[in-house]
Amino acid sequence: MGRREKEFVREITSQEADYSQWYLDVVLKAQLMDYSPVKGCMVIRPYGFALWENIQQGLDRRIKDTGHKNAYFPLFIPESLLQKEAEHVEGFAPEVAWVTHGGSEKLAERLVVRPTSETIICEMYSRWIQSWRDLPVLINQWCNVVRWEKVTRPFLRTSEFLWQEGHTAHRNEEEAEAETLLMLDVYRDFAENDLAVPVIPGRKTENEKFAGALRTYTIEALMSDGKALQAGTSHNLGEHFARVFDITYLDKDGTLKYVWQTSWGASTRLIGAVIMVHGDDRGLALPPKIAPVQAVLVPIAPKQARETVLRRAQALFSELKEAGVRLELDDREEYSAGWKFNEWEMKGVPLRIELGPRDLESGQAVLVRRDTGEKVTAPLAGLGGKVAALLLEIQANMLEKARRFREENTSCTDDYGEFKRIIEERRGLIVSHWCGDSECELAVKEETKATIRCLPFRPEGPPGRCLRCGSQSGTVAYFARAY
RNA sequence: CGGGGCGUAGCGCAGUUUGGUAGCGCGCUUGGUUCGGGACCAAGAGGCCGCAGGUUCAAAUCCUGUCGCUCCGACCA
Repeated sequence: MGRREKEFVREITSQEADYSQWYLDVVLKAQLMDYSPVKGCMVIRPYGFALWENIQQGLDRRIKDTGHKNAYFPLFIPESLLQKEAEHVEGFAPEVAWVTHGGSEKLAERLVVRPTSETIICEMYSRWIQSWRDLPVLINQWCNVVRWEKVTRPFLRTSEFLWQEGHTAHRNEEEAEAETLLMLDVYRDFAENDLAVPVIPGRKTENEKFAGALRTYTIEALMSDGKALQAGTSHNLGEHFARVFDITYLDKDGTLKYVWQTSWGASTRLIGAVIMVHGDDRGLALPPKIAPVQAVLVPIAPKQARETVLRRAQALFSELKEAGVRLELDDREEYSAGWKFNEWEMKGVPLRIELGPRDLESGQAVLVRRDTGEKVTAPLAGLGGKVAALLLEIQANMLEKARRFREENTSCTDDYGEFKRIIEERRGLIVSHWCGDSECELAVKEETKATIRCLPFRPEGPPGRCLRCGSQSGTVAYFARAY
């Protein structure tokens, strides 16, 4: 980037200089969030929340299309409920917030502020489920959860965050497993098609799985600094919770059986993924499908032509709005055109439409893409179609670009020395053979800070030797340093 | 939870070493000129120097404590 270009983005630290600071500059200056008086908690500002609402819409539609219904369960969970599943408590106890008083009265039983809702939902399912005819139960809820984190980062890890959590109950393992994988694929589809974030679906190791789950599946994304981010998880809970919460049903054959359950969730962390996959030194870059503002119309209005240009801009604005584009008209007089260009780029708006006196003379508008910086002119007649087409192209290009980046930053090796070198110098994802032993996994983590992000469903290539211990292995794992 | 860095105007910082009337740039307000990649002139407003104690005639400055943000490690969506 030349010096001239740097001047435009003087408000944002460059990724190269300090990636973490870049991220913080972007979330603050694009006004996605602000810090709050409560440690670890953030305020999601209107622009950030609009982004979240678009994410919600895309996910909610898919969740409903796969037969689930939304419901709402309480924020507070009695301590005794949380205690029931041993692994689950152990996993979450260190980071729960407790309610000990109601007004000035001490509570007979402490309440936890939900860190996740398995327990309270199981409590209800045990009442609701009696017969095989009651199954499957397919419920989702959108809510906030609280996990008392020691180290927080906006969107990536906050003490309170927003998410959806699906909780289902099924007759048997087969159905539960199918549901678990179906929802993982819903997340994959959403991440790729709406967020333009390519992901690697796979299974978590025993060490990395959800507290209380039988199996955990994940979609993993690669950020532009070479670190991986878990972008959504889907758990097959087996009969673990059913046994302790006594969720049983009378099956067709007349015997009483435990249900098989699943749970799956995706959170405001997805916003962090979008920022770190697509953002650059100019700031945010949002894929059109979730961008709160898909295109901004900037009139260039010198004094002599102001009236004419503004009138025409207004008309174009209404026309494009009607065509279904999420559009903003920036006719603020106190800012110069150039200032606006930079601000909207920082906010990640996918497309800018410039309309000035010269354009009016030639009956066209100037369109500038956020993803490539490419500038094209298009006739005013039928501009709606052109804009819609460009937005689709931008969406596709952003996914393609992210995919290319991920491919260029995925290495394959079974050589531990090389593995260490890659992790230190280049980072990214590393596909290596793994013997399946937890000891090797933990040793690699200890020695390189890289963890197994997931075990892919379709391991490619021939068998090899475990990265760490060298024993024969047909299993490959994706390793990376992670957020 | 351990180690480092930072808290002074909305934002970015100087001032702290050596205690003595709180400063700069950007932004903000008003008026005017401007508008095709962060325009310009003029006049203004804005501070319990993170918070609480202490030392002192006097504290942004020295001491103690505390809170917050941040980076690096151990735990997590």
